[in-house]
Amino acid sequence: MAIEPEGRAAPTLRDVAQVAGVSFKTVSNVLNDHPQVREATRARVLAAVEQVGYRPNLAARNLRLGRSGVIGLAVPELSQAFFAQLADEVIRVAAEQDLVVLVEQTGGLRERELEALRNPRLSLTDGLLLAPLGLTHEDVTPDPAGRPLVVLGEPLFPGPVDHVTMQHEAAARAATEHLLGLGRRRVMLLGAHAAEETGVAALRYAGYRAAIEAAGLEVDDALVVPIETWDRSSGAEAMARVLDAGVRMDAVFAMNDDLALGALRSLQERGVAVPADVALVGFDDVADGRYTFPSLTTVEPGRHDIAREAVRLLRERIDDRARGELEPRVIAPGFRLVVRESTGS
Amino acid sequence: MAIEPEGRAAPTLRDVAQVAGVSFKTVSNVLNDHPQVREATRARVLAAVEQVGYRPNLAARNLRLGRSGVIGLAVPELSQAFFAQLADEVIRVAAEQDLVVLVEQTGGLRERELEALRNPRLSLTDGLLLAPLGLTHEDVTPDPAGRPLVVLGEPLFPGPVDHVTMQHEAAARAATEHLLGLGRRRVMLLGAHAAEETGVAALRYAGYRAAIEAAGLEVDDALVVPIETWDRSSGAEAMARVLDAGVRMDAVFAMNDDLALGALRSLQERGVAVPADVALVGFDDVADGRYTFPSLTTVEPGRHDIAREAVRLLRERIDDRARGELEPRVIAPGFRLVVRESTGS
DNA sequence: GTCGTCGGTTGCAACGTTGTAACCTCGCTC
DNA sequence: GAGCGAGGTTACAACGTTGCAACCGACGAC
Repeated sequence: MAIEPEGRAAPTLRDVAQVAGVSFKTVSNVLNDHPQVREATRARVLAAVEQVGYRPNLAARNLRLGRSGVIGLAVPELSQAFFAQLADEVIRVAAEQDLVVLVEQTGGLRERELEALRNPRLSLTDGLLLAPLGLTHEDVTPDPAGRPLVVLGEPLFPGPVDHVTMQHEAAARAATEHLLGLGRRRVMLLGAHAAEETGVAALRYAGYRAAIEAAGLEVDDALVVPIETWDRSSGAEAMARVLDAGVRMDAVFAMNDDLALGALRSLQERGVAVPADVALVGFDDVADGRYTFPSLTTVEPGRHDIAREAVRLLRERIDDRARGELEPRVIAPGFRLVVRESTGS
Repeated sequence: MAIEPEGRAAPTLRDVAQVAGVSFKTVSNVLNDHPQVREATRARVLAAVEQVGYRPNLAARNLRLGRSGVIGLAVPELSQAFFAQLADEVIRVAAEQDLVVLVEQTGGLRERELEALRNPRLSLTDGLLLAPLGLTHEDVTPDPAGRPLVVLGEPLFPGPVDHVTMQHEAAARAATEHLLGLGRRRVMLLGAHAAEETGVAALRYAGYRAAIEAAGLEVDDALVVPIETWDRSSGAEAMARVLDAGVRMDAVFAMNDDLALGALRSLQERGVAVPADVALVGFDDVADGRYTFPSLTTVEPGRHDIAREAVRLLRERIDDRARGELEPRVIAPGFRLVVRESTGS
């Protein structure tokens, strides 16, 4: 391999052309696999490319083609396992299609999410995958620059925007039914959002309620525990509070795995046996739940399909760009209940 | 705000200029805060910018300036909590400096790590942060394109490459001494790499050994457990095997938190009390260890400083680019032993 | 033998931006 | 009142690439 001499400017098509004794356009033709190139020329050019260590200048190519092969991914933060695993999948799928991913963190803050939509720093991306937490229906502002956008989450935006979401209600119902199927009757719900009507928490609550009522029971409000942020400390703290207040339950459905794992800790800390005394189910199938003791029963929300579909939709929008003929689409991949030790077995 | 009419091409400097009634260069001058612009002109131009909804074309700017404001980050995979948290920090620090991060996954595979160094898809980045697992001293191939490179990990490359690493030996020694300080005498080491002489495993082993010997004890080879991949399943499996084989110990130092958490599960599964019977220490301070029960004592390797220093060094190399005057640097931020319940609080 | 065709190659223009240097128009100085 | 300098604006070139159209030579067809 050619070792680049220090401080020398990167070689361009012209440098290659000079070495190969052809015009720089011919070099371009070779590299772009144009059909009309003689085999001998092609070989000579490729040798020259090798010799001078040429690598195409992507900035120039982007400028010319109006495309960068880069997509943006804006998530709350990678230190939340769910989003880290999602980003992992997205990057993997994108790489298969020769796309590369620029990751931005919004902290789940409305302001930063709006900024991700507008941010000129991202304008070198061909499109954006946005996983919003803070945005609401009132923020009906798709990218003003008209950049292709796919939202990972509940339908928010009108206009030419796709959404890839989860079967929140059905999955929550399945999780709750699993607990009821074990004979549990006092199923606590961890992570409700009181004021919310259309968000993720509301949908999962609806699934929970549907399961309870289908079993001929009633929702006991004492068992519906509101928690604003779905992280471990909140889960642990809420569970501890509820236990110390003497609320009785024989099962817990946590709105996500972080809440569940936090709750698990507080249960164990107080000597409550899981699953014997209290069965526990989470949501997201985060890797951490697989090697706790007991391991965590949870909902696998179709993360791989979510990533795959999201990239596919975005790519279609990018390809369609100028024409703008695609209808907005909403996709909710299938989920799977993963039964582990925290619900017996 | 201006709403972009569908399908219209993005406005350029020329469009703004036409509206403002000046030359397009004057618009450029205004946007780049050139001193010589009359206040009235500036206002007129800014109004026009607003009116047509102009946003600079970064591809063109990059081509002109030879810089993109994008840095690459290549890690094994984001689904490993340590790298997710590292990426989180890197993106945060970079954002403060108006840099944006393109994340690539190598799977820890030598081949893919080499590819990350060469990959033309990354050539629109100004530089690369690489966290290699598979590369060895034999792969002494810094970026042939001469792109600035900072390695996150043990010094590997010669030439103009910086390294940001950890105080593996000192931290491992501190962790082991902490266990010895609790009166434990049979401290198991989980995760040794037998054949290795210069890697992370070897350095941590050296720290372990130093602590043991400084306490007047001898390293018992039966307590040094080799594990190739440092993940939870391997940790759980190895711990189970050792326990079932009847090896006795009163403490475990795991080479990283994943191993520790896997081991914790196997200990609990077999009714071994932690920390009463066996005290446990990990390495990395991954978030998952904070809400297990018992919570995990671990080494916080200075992750924030690692991210900050890495970005700083890379930025310096980028700024220095053409001149190439910077000596290679190696930085190992300070660590911190975080004592939690798994070593008795 | 001339023309048309096709394979192979080339030149030109353009993508949108910024740096350099030139330009013009003042107002000031002598 | 002519010359000069500074403030403000403009023209031009260049960054490295690709699409388009033109070009050139050779070969086959009539």
